[in-house]
Amino acid sequence: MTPRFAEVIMPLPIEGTFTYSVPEELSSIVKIGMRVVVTFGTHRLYTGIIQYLHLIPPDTKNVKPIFSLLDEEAILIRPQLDFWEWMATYYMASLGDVYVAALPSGLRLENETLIRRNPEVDKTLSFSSRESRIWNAISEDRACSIQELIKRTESKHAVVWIKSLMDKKAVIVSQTITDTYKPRTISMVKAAFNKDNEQEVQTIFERLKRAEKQLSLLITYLDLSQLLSKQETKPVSKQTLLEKSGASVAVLNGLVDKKILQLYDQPVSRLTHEITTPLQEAASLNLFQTKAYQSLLDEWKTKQTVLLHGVTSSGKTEIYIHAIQKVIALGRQVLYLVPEIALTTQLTHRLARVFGSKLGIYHSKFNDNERIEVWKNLLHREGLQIILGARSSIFLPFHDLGLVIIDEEHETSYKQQDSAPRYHARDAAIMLAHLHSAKVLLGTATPSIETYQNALSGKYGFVELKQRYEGITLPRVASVDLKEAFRKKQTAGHFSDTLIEAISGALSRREQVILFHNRRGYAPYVECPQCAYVPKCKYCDVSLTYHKQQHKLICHYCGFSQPLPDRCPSCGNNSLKIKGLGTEKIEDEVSQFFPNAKISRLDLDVANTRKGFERIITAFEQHETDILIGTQMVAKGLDFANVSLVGVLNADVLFHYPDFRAHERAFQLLSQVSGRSGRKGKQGNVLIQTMDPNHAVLPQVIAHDYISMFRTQMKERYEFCYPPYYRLIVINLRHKDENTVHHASERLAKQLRKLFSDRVLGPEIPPIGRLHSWYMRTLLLKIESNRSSNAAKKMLKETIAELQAEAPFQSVQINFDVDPM
DNA sequence: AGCACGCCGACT
DNA sequence: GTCGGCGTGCTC
Ligand SMILES: [Zn+2]
Ligand SMILES: [Zn+2]
Repeated sequence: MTPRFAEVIMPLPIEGTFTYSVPEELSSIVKIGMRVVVTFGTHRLYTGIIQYLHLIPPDTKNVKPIFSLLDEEAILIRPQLDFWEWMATYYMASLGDVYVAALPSGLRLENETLIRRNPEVDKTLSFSSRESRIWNAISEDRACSIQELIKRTESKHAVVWIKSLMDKKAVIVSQTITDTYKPRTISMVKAAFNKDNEQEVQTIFERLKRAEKQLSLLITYLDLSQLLSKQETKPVSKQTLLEKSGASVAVLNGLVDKKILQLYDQPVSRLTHEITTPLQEAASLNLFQTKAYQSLLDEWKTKQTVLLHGVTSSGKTEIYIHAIQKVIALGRQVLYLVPEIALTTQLTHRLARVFGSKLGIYHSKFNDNERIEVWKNLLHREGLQIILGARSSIFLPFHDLGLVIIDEEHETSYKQQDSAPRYHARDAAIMLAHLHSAKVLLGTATPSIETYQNALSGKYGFVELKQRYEGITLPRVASVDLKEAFRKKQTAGHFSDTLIEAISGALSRREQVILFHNRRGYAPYVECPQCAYVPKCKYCDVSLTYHKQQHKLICHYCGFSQPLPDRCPSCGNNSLKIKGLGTEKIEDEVSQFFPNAKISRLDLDVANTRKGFERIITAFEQHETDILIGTQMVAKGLDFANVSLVGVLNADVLFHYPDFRAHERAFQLLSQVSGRSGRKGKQGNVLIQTMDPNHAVLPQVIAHDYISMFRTQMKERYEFCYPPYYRLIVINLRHKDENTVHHASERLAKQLRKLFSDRVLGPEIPPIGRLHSWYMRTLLLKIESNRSSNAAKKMLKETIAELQAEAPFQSVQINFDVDPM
């Protein structure tokens, strides 16, 4: 078939695709998955993606042709486009949103508008003063971008004046598309003379008689390149030549000036790891690992997805490596997903030692050129077989995925939070694996409730690895009653005397200490200092959040609110405390108590760059620092050999997150930080400070009892209608006018209740109810797990379409968070 | 998302 | 009057 029309995905948050006609000269070469340049709107050029080709004219009158093709072959392959479509539907985002999230931005060429003076301008034209200002700002001989002109004229309204100049035909406006991808090149040296012409070679040596250094450099070059021998000429880089000859750049430039040697740029890959040692065999598995690996293979015979529940330090990574080897031996590919924060050099080096150049790393913080090279390498099957990557690596062009490993599957950072599509990389990766008929391995020491339920129900296979490495015992975990310590005045700052003594003890034995301190962010809560009571929503079972402006306690799920009580409803104490507002200076306190200890801090402020993060970690690893104070970051995927004590300063913050997963997450986090304590031969200690030593999660953490946590949580999830029994969809509404968004949300809630009755919660004012002059409301929809979520999403979309058909609500912006975390 | 169009108040 | 503010609607 000769296609006449193309459905093009645009990099914009608009529903659907746009139909462009295929010009005749392109009709034989266009293919699905190619990038095209198209005009969209008045002038703008965009890079779109061809989703379909067909023959059916659209019913719009104005069909534009494809402006040009950017690719000779498709840059996206079939499974990817199917995957995009699934993601857009499931997460209720537009295909354009998925496109923007999926493709490295360097492959999405940006439009640039250029303005130049019209050389044939009518000299009799008169300009207004503002027009002249623009005219004078345009360079005489060169085209300028709009941004340049705005800067030069210091006027935000330059655009309007450019337009009036354009109307007078005084300037020419053109659109260009610029490619930002630049291959890395190295400077190479080659001969500028004909080596087979003996005469010429002779003359050169004559000429260099009085230039001793140049002659010696030339000889080094001939030596390295074997130019005059019968063997094949070897390429020589400028750097090698200068190093081997010991000559300066000036000497080389002399030869270049004399047209004896010549420099040229050679593109090189950015993907080469520094592999100094030869590849190593994978470590062999111990008895327990072997057993686990065998049952893993057994489970895969009947199940696509298998949960590997292995305690910390049980050696899950070795099992992963063995599974990877098996899959790549068949010529298939592997995606190894880790949470962003766990993508450390510790891990990449470990894998690179075994897999060498078959291993590729992919990470959203990587520079775009590197990401493009990984993309193209996979696309053109140039050798990468294993991708170790964070969330966004699910979008890479895998031709034949055989295995997807999702490490730390319970990690909430797998969920994209801030912008659409709000996908969960674990769930999306399982779907991706399904499209490739690939196996999935979910690994964790503390499975998410949803995953564990799937494993118990038989939907997933299930393998347990309970044995830690020999000589490594689980740490001794204990809680410290802060309330009592305060009463007995056995505290200093945020520290109980018990914790301070434990730290001193560890330091005196030359052992290291990790202090875990979680920040609170935007959700302050209220606590009774006497009995540690924290008010909860009676409908949703989550902690109420204190709202300063309204001086109220509000449930951020259903919107239930109550005034701040005067007395504690539990013990009658009359001074409830607002927690989580202060900026605690833990670091200062520690250095005050332990003036001789070397202390470092690891949180988002300090470790906002990968390098900063690695530096702090390495220093602690090598015992250059004694105490590491950190947020969640210290809990993730880091192994330290000499840590004997982990102190949790304020576990209560974890217990009282206004989130139905608070209990689960507290268990996971406390178990994980505990796992940092104790190494070969030494049992570690963990001290958890809390105002509420009777909190149900504490005995579970202390006894390392995942099952009991799972059971109690499942009961609560059932009772209060949460996953895994229900699926959740958050509906966010925003508008510049508070009244409008208020009425829109009330109206939407009313309409939805007709369809979903009491499964609709809200509307509610979110913790940050106003963002950059936008007012927000949220609704929460709960759908029974056994009901079709597709049908529910369709009904939801229809209801919203009806709402937005009404004039005042047209401009209300609505987005969704499916399976929120 | 960007961009044009169109309506309205506030300055020359 | 016109300048420049912003709300509204459309883009194949
Ligand atoms: Zn509630
Ligand atoms: Zn009380």
